[in-house]
Amino acid sequence: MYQQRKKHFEVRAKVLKALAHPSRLFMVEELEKGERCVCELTEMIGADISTVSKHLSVLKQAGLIIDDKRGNQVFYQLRVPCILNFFGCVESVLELQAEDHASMLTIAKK
Amino acid sequence: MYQQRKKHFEVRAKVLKALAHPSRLFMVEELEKGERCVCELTEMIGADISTVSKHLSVLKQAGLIIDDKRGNQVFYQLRVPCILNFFGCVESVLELQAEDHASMLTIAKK
DNA sequence: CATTCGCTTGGCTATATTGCCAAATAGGCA
DNA sequence: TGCCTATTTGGCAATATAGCCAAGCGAATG
Repeated sequence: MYQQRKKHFEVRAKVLKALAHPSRLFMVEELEKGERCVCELTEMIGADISTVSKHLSVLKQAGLIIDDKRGNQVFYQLRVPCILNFFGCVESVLELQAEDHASMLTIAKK
Repeated sequence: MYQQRKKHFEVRAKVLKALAHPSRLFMVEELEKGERCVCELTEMIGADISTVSKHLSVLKQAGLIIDDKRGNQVFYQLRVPCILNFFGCVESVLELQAEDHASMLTIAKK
């Protein structure tokens, strides 16, 4: 049942995994606004440039962004605009979590 | 720029991380059809029941599913129907990847 | 052609994740 | 009560991920 479609889920999980990191989520959101060079993202994130470069490489491997070398700079841009939709859903998960937390507190008070 | 909103991205990354595993993706897809008990999912996945239970716990922690204990069985159900939308986007990423791969082969042939 | 700049890659350590087995827990039933 | 069933939890080893530093590399510039 699952084993036959294992590969199917593995490839999909890889894409989600690439998104499942705070710095990478930030990059994706930033790239929605337009292309950015590695140095700009590094500046914004405040980590070592090698760290940022590796995160970008993860997103690229996953097919989420593409790079464009111009001069001695590399510009990355988002490849899949629908990623924005993800966030709407993630938000609703977080809202439910918040409600839970609130009701937990209410119960605790009783 | 990023540091101030770091927490914001961390909580969102956690939700995505919970989804970023083949077995857990399968479970979510299966739970879209309706509630399932641990034993059913275990049967379908073909892993140790303790492994399945831990995966379910990850999804639960992330606020994606809820459990309902009835008798000596535990039934899980999806909490956030919009998760389906995720997959549509993931599919388009995979389609682009496939196109890339195809064009790589074409270039290689030349 | 030497140097600098922007970026990537290798290497390393610290930490997190995965999945199994074994043990613990909880409900149902004889 | 004692046993069986369904599930969770603890513990462990294997593997993967993250982030830093250092080294490598191509493009631009003097």
